[in-house]
Amino acid sequence: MSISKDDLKKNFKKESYEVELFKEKGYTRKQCPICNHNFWTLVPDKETCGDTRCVGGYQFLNKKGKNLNFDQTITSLTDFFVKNGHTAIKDYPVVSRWRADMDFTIASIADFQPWVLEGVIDPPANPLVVPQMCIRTGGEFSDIDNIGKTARHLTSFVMFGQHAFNSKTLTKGYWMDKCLDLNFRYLTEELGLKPEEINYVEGIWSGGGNFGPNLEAMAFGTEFVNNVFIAYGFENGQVKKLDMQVIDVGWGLERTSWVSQGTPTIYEAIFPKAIEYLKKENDYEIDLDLHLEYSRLSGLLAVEEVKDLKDERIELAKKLGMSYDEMIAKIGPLESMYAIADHARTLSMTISDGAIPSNVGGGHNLRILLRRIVALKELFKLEFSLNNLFDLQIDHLSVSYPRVKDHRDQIHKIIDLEVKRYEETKVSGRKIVSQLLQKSKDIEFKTLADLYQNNGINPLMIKELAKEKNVEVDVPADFYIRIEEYLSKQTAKKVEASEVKGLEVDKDLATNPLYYTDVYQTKFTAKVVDVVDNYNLILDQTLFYPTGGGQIHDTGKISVGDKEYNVIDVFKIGTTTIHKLKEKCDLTKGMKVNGEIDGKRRLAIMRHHTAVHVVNNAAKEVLGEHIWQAGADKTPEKARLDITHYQAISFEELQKIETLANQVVFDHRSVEKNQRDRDAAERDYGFHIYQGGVVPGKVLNIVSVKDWDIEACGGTHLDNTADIGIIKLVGSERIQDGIVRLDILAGEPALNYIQNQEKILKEASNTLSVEPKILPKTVNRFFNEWKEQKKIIDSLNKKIAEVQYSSAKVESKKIKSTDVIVQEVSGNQKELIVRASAAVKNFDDGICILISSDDKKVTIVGCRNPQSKANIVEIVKELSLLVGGSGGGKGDLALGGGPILENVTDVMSKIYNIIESNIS
RNA sequence: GGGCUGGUAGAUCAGUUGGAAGAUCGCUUCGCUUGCACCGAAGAGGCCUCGGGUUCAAGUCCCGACCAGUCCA
Repeated sequence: MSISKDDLKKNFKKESYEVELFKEKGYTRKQCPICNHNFWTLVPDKETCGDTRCVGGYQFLNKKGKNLNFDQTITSLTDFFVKNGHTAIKDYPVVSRWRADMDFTIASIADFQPWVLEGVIDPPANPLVVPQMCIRTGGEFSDIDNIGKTARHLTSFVMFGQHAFNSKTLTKGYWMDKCLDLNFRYLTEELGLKPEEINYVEGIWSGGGNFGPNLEAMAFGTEFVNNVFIAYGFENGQVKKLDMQVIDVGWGLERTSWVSQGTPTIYEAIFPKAIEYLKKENDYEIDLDLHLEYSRLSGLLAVEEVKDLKDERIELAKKLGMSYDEMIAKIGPLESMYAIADHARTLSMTISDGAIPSNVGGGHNLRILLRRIVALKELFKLEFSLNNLFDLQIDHLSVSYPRVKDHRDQIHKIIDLEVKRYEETKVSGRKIVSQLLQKSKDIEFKTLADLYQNNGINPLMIKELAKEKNVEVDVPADFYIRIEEYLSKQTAKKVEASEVKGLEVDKDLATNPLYYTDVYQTKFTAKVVDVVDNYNLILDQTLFYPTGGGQIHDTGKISVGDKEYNVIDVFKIGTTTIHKLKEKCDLTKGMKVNGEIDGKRRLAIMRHHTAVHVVNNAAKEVLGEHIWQAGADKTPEKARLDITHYQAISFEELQKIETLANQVVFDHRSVEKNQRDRDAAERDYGFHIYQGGVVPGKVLNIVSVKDWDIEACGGTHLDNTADIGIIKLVGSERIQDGIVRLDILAGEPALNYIQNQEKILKEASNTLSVEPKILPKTVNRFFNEWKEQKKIIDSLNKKIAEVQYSSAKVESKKIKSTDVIVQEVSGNQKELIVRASAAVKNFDDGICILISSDDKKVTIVGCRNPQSKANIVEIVKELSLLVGGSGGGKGDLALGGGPILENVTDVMSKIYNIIESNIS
């Protein structure tokens, strides 16, 4: 269901926007003649709404205001809102692990989706502010290609979120009147804008099925901040007021800082040191007036509407009084520096929050950013050191986001590796292209598309490489558009809908979990709350752990008197635990039942689960701070742990992790399980507690392995690492670029595995009659001997064939003018070929047919002299048909055979006739 | 998450309708030459990634696994 903004607009009238502030200060409501939006202003004769294109470009350039740099802007906003009753909370990571539907945090409100907005959990504070770093590497606007060209777009930016939540239970929030009052006061009191300079433009915001009015604050030809009021949704096609109404104000922090400084572009305002560095290394200078005029005009580019800005930029060049090529020559390097600095900043931020450039998911966007840095550097022949550049951006970010500098080494390491990979791709690309050009000078679209999609060689690279070879390759201007069309044809297969357990369950039947109090307990009593379809039992409390958090459910028995039911599956719907029974039951509400879980199975599961926590941190110790859990699976038989890592894990690394993990087992460390308030837990332990993704709920189960690992985890865990017994890492594989899977065994399965390995070793060494210790050496020797002997056999066969079949030793028969040798021999096809070809060398016009059979099939080989007039292929084919097979060949050699062994005598009796009829 | 491409000698890669595994560089030996990509001759070096299947016959065709690369959302 999609409803246009025009339709939504009908829900809002003047009164919907007229906040107290407007009445109090005497604002007038007008309509902008250019964009047709309604707006509110204190200056009754103001013509336009004040948006960039309605007033002809930015008007703050080269005008210093409050002059706040990036970090000062964060402090200024934070202080103001804290002073006015808001709580400042810590920002969330830019890698949005708590949301399956996105890779990166794209807005401050994303921090509270879905659970806070759905009312499942309370917000950490209300009202609150958060300096949320966000990542946008593409999408509806700001194509990566345009970064640096528009003076204002960034791939990472701080959305300073100002949020208030209003519902039945959340009563400390506020609504439009107070929001606009705060907004006005910040702009005037703190940023020093004059009231007359500010316009408020009416609008409709919609997203995720919800919508509401919004008021954008405009001044100096730019939007400052959008005040969004999420108030409505749809129910059965009808507009409905939401239970939870939210104020979603995202201050464009960089924009605010930029306007306060009046620098030519946003980039100089936010990371001046990086830009300075790049300019200095390249002795780049630009006339200030030209720079300012260029930036003003860049603000007018229709980035939101047009994908390819080239046409507009040609116009822009005209207005600057130069040709497009001149403009690129003059400003191109600078635009690239902006983009390069921006990309380095985004990479630093994302990598320090645990993202890794790769070929899938959000990682792919990061890879593209890095490759653009390298490509732009080469295109404009820029001089600078990547290391220095990244260090500058890490320093810049670390003032307000100190965690970034803690990952400095990891960032450098990952960037180095990525650059290396890119270089390799280019080297192989170069090779492929030059080979291609040798074959043909014409490269068609299909080839270009294939090279791009399969080898990562873009058309520009091809053009350049071809030029080196003095070949002109025609790259269609709409290449990328055509690629998109090409791709859209290969429509994705439908994803199988996950199996939904379609049970009708009353949501209020919350089951009390007993499995946290004493994880070793196996017996309990409970009351039947409900039975669904005779097989699905709901109790008031239970020891049965339901499948969740990557941990498989318990099994066991439920009994009443002498009746017993096997529990074969346990799962949760909402807060209700369902026990699926193997047998049909006649239990009724209110009955008392006895439950017993399979303790051995539970113990095995817990060993694996606690082992996963232990291994997770061991991996981090061995491989680095960038390690995050990317998934896990725990059963009684084994566990799997997926971790984020940029390359395959070596055997040595695996062993190191294993050793370290077992050290923790031997250390006899306690495993503590507590419940903590979410806010307190996040504050004390940081976001690293969310290894398995963020879990819903105001209260978290915190599992901590003493001095080792702390995670929010709803699973069942041992009380002490010693109870794991032993941890065996039995393998690792790169399940996708950037993610490595560790296969883990703990306790009994680990022992079984080790014993089995020993058995395999024993069997192998018994065969060779050696001790397992020297097995590698012996196997190596045997392998080498086998290779040598194979070679000797080959050469001996050749010699034997030459000796046996040379000169007069072979019996031949003359048919027409041809000497014919026919023999029934033993040997495989290859041996027969060698012999037959040796045999015919005795004649000028001769053929040789050899027939051999083993216990499965008959092999027939025929050979002739080049001069021979015998149709050797036809002969062999006919003979092969007699034994139920077929044959063929080319020129002087024919091969064939068949599976019917008994027919060999038949073949031998007819062979000379067949030969004769095939000699012309 | 959805695709696509590739895996053959130490390295880089050819390998036709399925029919005796190749080239170049490097390596070894000999010759020539006192040298930084010289020339000539000879030679060594292959579980054609692995496991199934089809076939008389598979590097080649089909299925699966593993490894690597790459594009899109």
